[in-house]
Amino acid sequence: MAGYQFNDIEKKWQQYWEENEAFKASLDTTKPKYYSLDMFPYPSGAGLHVGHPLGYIASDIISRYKRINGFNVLHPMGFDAFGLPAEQYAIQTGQHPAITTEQNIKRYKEQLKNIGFSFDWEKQVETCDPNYYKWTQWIFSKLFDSWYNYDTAKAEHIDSLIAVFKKSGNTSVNAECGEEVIDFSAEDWKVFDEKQQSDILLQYRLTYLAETSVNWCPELGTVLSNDEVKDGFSERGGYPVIRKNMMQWSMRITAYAERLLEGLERIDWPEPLRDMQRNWIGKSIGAEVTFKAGEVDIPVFTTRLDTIYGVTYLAVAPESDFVDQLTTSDQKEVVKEYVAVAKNRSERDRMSDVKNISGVFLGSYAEHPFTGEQVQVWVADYVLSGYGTGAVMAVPSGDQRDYDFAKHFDLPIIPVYDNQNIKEQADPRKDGKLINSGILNGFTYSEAIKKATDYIEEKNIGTAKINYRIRDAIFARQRYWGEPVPIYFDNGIPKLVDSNDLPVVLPEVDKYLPTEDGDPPLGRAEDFTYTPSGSTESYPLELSTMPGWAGSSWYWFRYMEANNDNEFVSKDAQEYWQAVDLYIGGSEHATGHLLYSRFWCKFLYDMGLVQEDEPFKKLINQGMIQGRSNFVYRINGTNTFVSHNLRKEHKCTRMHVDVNIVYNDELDLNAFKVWRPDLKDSEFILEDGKYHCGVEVEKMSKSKYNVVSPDDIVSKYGADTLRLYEMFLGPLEQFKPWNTNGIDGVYKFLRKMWNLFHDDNELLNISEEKATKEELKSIHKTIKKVQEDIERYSFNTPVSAFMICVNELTTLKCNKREVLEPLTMIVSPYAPHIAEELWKLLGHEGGVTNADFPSFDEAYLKEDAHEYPISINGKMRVKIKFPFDMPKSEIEKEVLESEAVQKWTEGKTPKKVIIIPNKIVNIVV
RNA sequence: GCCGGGAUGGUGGAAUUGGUAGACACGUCAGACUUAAAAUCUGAUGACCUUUGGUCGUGCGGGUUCAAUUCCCGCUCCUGGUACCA
Repeated sequence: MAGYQFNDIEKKWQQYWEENEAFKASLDTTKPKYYSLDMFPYPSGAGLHVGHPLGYIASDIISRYKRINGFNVLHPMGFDAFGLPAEQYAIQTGQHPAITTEQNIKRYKEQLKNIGFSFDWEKQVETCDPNYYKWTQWIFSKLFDSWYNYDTAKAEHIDSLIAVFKKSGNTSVNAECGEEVIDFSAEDWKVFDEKQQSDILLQYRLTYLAETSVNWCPELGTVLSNDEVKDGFSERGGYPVIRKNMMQWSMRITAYAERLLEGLERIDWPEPLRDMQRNWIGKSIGAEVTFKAGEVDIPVFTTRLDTIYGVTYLAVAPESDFVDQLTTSDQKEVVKEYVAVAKNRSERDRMSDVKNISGVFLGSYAEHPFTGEQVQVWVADYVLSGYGTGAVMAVPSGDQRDYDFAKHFDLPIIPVYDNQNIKEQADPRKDGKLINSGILNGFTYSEAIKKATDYIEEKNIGTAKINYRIRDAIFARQRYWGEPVPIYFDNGIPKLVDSNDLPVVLPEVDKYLPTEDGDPPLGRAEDFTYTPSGSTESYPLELSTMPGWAGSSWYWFRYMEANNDNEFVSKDAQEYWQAVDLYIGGSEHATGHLLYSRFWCKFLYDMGLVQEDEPFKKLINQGMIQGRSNFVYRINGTNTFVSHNLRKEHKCTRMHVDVNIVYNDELDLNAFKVWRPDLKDSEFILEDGKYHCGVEVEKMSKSKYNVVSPDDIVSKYGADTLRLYEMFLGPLEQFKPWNTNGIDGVYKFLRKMWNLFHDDNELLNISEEKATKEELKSIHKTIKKVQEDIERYSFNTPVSAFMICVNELTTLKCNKREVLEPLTMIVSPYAPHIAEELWKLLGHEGGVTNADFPSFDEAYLKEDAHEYPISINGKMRVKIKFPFDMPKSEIEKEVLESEAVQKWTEGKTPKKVIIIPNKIVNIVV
């Protein structure tokens, strides 16, 4: 018996690593640091599937590679443990989500350890641990205590703002703030009572409480942030979402819009991902200009001030205050009706009904600020209340929506460019000269923009302005399983829990549902109050909890020192580890986690708490591993299932079937009958004696029965095979369906490599002889290739290089230490267990982890001769060998004189001969 | 609609700076070993043809170049994001 016994080997080395703390990252300043991070998983009840480890394997390869290249590597893992599934499960079963979560974490950890990752488990974090969320609450407090000063372009402590208010009121303050701020003087400030002062400050704080229009999900009983809503449905669970006005905690991420945009230029992230963030932030450069409608000022935002003379009407959003202010009495009824209908439509309806043009004339007119003409003011639901000013100037000649609206309601359309073609549709071109445009006539686009902007600023009716699409992030959920917000209420005034009293621990409740009064579940807790030190009175605490992204917005700092009780991270640790060097994870977090993390990091940077304002220097998106679902076809109303190709002969319904009882798309009939009790008496209509299943590639999920667990692969082939195979599957970034078609090839490679170290009798058989030139060439070629590929984050191509090398060495029957040692080392990041075993067989103590990546010698790669492909008129014809580094002139001479070339050129003198040394010779006849 | 990404044999994929397209692996076929099977090993394997040779071939149509999977222009299809964002 024996051969490659992966089971014994893997267990043995996993234990060895653990006992020797092989991957402990200490603060060793004598070595350069490398921080490689994975997006930590949410520990779901289904356990890991084969898609999870994909990114982890890649980052593990980099981590192990960096270690044997002399780096001190921080490679941690933890759990994003607050979340809805555990809470939904708690609601159904009454089991405390902490228990469920703990069980799931235990299982995840076991599975991860089986794959042999080089995580430093001592630094594990769990976001639901009070020792962790104490610091999440602490950062919340810091945000609450801060405002954003545009003059200094950074966040500052709220005290500096209060000092300004005391001295000179708020008129000179250039800050990001809410919309309801009114101007006040220093004297006003002094006479405001505590509540009034608090309300004003809330308009400036970076976390604030305000009445906002939120995404409310009735099924989940909570609000959701924009990135948690997809197409009008909740991302988790897929329940409908409606708009609703509510008093809510929010984060003033809009203050950082410009810096979040600017920072994207400085980080090495995939371009598509940066584009997504740019779109999400949605910067528009334009101008705000005011139209006067009697007493009412209507400011509008536009990116096309050049087309101002093309304005033929104004449109306002149904929700905006302008509707009430500008509706004349004779239009009152129709407007009221229209607004009621528009407001009652759900987001979903409004989205799906884009083509229907609707609107009502308010009865009022506004004065055009350039021409003085009167233009009609309409209410229309294509105007959004949440963007810009809730009112737009309509230029039907240049904007398709305005054009459609004008056509529909027979409003005038005025072209403003000499080359505009507006017969069929709006023409947004801006490369002509302006016409019909008063003072702008004859100008080009950019000249007109400048001229018009100068004009409105001079006349004091508007100003150049930049608008952002990004909204402040709602920072509260009416749920139980999240971080409590460290705020208490003193007579309705929100105040911070003293930092010495953190954490505010999540209280016990009898049920995980809202109270009868509609308060969040924390309202069920007994005595959920706070008594400030020195006070005898206790105050009610905030009942909302933080959203899922709170804990993940700073966790990479905590890994540096997961057990620090005094600080969120110490200065020393933070200054050494700095930013994450490599971050691997899915692109689904583009506009959520990855944006919020950058926001928090920049804030912590402003506070002087961290050194780097961008958290993740290099980021790679791993592609999803999709599931390959199998289907059976049940004839309606029967217990009979028909094979895939015969299904059209019957009326049948498609049903997902567990992929684990299907082999090569052929159903295991007996396994099927015992799969579920109701299938016990199933009958089958077969083709060729077999039941063929239908196939489709979909996202891996429990409900589709297409989940493949890495455990099965590990027990059948071993962890090293799984690791190699997941990399061999294709480029890391690519989406690909899971299949095990090629796994044998990878497994075979490992056995072949094992056999290089063993003769027929399974004995260690290492030769101390000097290696031949051929053998050295093979190994050095491989070292070079693997090194170059890993350095450019290509994880799949080195596997092929390994296979070629082992094949060559097997053919050469090479068993020499001089060759096997470097081979073992370079394979170790990919297949660490077998590498450790072989390393030991080679007589080394201490593990391959402590070895040095072998250097390659260019000399072995030099060829004695290069075989030049000779092309004649662009076609490859013959190959001729010439010595390495032979001068061009000699090559040319010999090539032209050669018989083979003579045959093709038919003796003619070539027009041109192009020679690329050591590559190719091209002859043009 | 707008902004991205992609398309290469029967299959997954390789080709890093424009330089021998199809590496490596799977699958298939043939052979060796075996009583047999498994395992292992060897060879063949893009298509086509008049087969010691030749033609075509990287989604489609053009272009640049001695030379294009690679660069440029115009399409088709798949896919991700986003959407009355003024």
